[in-house]
Amino acid sequence: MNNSARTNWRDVMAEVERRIYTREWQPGQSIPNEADLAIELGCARVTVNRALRTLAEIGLLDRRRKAGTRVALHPVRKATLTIPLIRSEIEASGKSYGYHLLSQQTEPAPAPVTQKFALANNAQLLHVVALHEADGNPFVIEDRWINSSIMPHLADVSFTELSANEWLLQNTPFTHGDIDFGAKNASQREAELLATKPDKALFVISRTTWDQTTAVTMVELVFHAGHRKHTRL
Amino acid sequence: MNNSARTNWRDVMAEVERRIYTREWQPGQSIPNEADLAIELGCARVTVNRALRTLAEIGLLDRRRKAGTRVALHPVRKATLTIPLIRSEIEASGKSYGYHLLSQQTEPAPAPVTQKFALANNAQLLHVVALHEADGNPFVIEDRWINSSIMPHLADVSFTELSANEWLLQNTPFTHGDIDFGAKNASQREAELLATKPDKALFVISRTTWDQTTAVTMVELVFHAGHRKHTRL
DNA sequence: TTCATTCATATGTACATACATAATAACCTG
DNA sequence: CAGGTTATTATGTATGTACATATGAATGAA
Repeated sequence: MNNSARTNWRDVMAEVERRIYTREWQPGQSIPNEADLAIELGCARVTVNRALRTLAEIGLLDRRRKAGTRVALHPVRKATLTIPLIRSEIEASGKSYGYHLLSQQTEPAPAPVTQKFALANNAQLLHVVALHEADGNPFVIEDRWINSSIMPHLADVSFTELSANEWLLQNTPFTHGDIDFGAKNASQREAELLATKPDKALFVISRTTWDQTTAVTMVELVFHAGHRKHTRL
Repeated sequence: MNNSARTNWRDVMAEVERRIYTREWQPGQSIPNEADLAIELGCARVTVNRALRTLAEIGLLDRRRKAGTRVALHPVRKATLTIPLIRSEIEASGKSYGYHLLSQQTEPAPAPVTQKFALANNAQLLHVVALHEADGNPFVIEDRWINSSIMPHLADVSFTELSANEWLLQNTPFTHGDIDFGAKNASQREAELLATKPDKALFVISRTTWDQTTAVTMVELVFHAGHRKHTRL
């Protein structure tokens, strides 16, 4: 059993992190090239490459061909937010999940929506509003517009049991998405639904999902008062 | 010139994405193993490995040894937020950067702060409050507590010209951090500083930075009304 | 049947090698 | 000396091979 006697890429990564961390290699300073590091640390260049590449992805190193590798001047660390299903998010926290459809109808969409969908100003779109609950308490309002024109069998679907959140994930492919994080004052209706007072500051996530160049769906998630999205970096 | 005639790992990644996207491979379904895919796509297994590993990192695939690779049931896509210097963020948007120190003093920290720092309840900590401006308009309030006990030469530093945001980045190594995104109603003072009305919903980022097991600094960034943090996925 | 052990297998990683690519540095040429 | 060309160099990636490791499946013992 070769109990990781060899220096693997994680060892290399840890060693480089240590040198940055102890200021042996200072911000902005360029570090030895892969070949030299490989010799010093006793491993193949590819192994060093894997380690340095990973550190560059994290944002701790800047790398450029020919110019070499240097410690990032401004360690623009990257926070990775996972955007799970709302149900998964609630269940992962050990709470029971509840779902209530508030409305589902095809109606003329407001200008900001039709604009993103690149449709005529008076276009009719499917509008679904629902409330997700955690342990019986309001968790988030899902206010969604769906580009029904590109989804033929959508009219038949009822979101009374299954949330649009899940149905879309299962049934519509998407290539990429935009996400915005922000804040808004609770409207009268939002305050009622989320059991708080009007004007209360609420955390909001807005997401638009694209299939190539056409927008598939836009959703605004308005979370209950005090909700925070947490991550590490 | 070998104009990428060979199938490289990005090609493989694109092809796999396409198959998932066209539902040729459906969510939950397991896909061919690396060796078979390599033969089919005409490249080495390691190349397929690189592609599938990357897709798994993104969250599009689930991989387990022996069990094989399958399309993620709930494509928990990961949004990567970059957390740059405030100055960089403003300058990147083409606006001029302005900075005003509002206060800098050592004072007893409130309980939530001393708790995170694992210090006595009446501990004296350095408290820095500053306003960052974009094109002369208030952009964000930086309200920061610094664990002066682990930073000896800190007392000499004045943050009138250089923000604590930048000084710390340049001078204190850190191993990891916690980030929270949330919302709060503007206090009287925050409203004045950010040129808005009290109770206005503001987007807030709270960050705690750690050096191994000791907290180095805690900062609350309260952004101007309407500010949103954007990313793609 | 139930639990532990062994076996088989797909992914994970290390390495030597070769070539690709980007970008700087050195060198021309007018 | 300006402007363009070539050489050099560090990173980026593809490949064949070898072995490590996790784990589901098969097997055997209690």
